[in-house]
Amino acid sequence: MNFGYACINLTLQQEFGIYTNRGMIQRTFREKGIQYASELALKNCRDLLQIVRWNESHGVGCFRVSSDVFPWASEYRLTELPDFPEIRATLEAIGRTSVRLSTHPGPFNKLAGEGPTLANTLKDLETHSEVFDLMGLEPSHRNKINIHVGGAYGDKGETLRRFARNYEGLLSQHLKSRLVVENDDKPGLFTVAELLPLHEATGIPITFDYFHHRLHPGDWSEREAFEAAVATWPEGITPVCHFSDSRREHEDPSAKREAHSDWVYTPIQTYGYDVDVVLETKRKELSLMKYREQFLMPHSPIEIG
DNA sequence: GCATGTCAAGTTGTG
DNA sequence: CACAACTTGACATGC
Repeated sequence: MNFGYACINLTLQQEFGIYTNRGMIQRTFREKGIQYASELALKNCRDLLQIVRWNESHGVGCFRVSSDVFPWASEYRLTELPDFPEIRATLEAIGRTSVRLSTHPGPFNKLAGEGPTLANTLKDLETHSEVFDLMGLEPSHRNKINIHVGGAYGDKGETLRRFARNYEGLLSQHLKSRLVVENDDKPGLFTVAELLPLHEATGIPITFDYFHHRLHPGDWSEREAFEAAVATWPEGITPVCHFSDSRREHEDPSAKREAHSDWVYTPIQTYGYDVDVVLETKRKELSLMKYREQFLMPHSPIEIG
């Protein structure tokens, strides 16, 4: 079982200014164009390599790559960037590390959407997949591109059928091989149980998100939902789960119910299965290290299976 | 340097 | 009914 965290390494960011989401507002992009986007992207990629190497040397087996490495990527092709040769070399070096990389494209991605929303989604998802291609990663669910269905459009069944149709008809083979879906945290959206028909129709694996399940369990226990999601992953690929505790419950009673906590407060139950767990806690790698010390490292006499 | 107003995209439901 | 929350606050400006 590997642990990971998302996008930012607070230690490297604070001590060395190493981070991967340099960007710009639209006006600046209009003024400075692709040249400046390329500069920022190269810096982001070089810093991503440093973060991934830090993970490797600290026993962190997986990591979520930010979706902001390439600013305004919807407006150009990666190969058009003036610094593309250096960028590609850096991405290749990242891909040669042992860290299991994944991404979580933003909530604007609506594969069951229509018109420009769907077009934007296709471009964004394909770009994520292309970055993994450039890293030299084999197209598989080992390196997942994880999204939500993210909208019910008043009819969950019809929405899933549209999602499946778009998945089958509009995505590249590499993207299809990487795409996974995650259970939602809102009653109007999709539980693990409600995503199963999509899996059955398409083979898309389901990422189990513990926190979302607690917010919107449907009528399934955590164990039922966890085991059902884990069973959707293909042979030979360790399933991935997402974990956070509740900010409202543990840190700030006035926080919104779906806000993530800074730290991990409760042990992560994996029911005896081998899964990788990506922490979505706000204190990033610090919360991972603390969790290890508190719950895993020195004195855990009982292995709960 | 630091404070502050502003910043692409979609959808939902809380406060 | 605005706006926060989702995946990660950070950019741009002016003092």
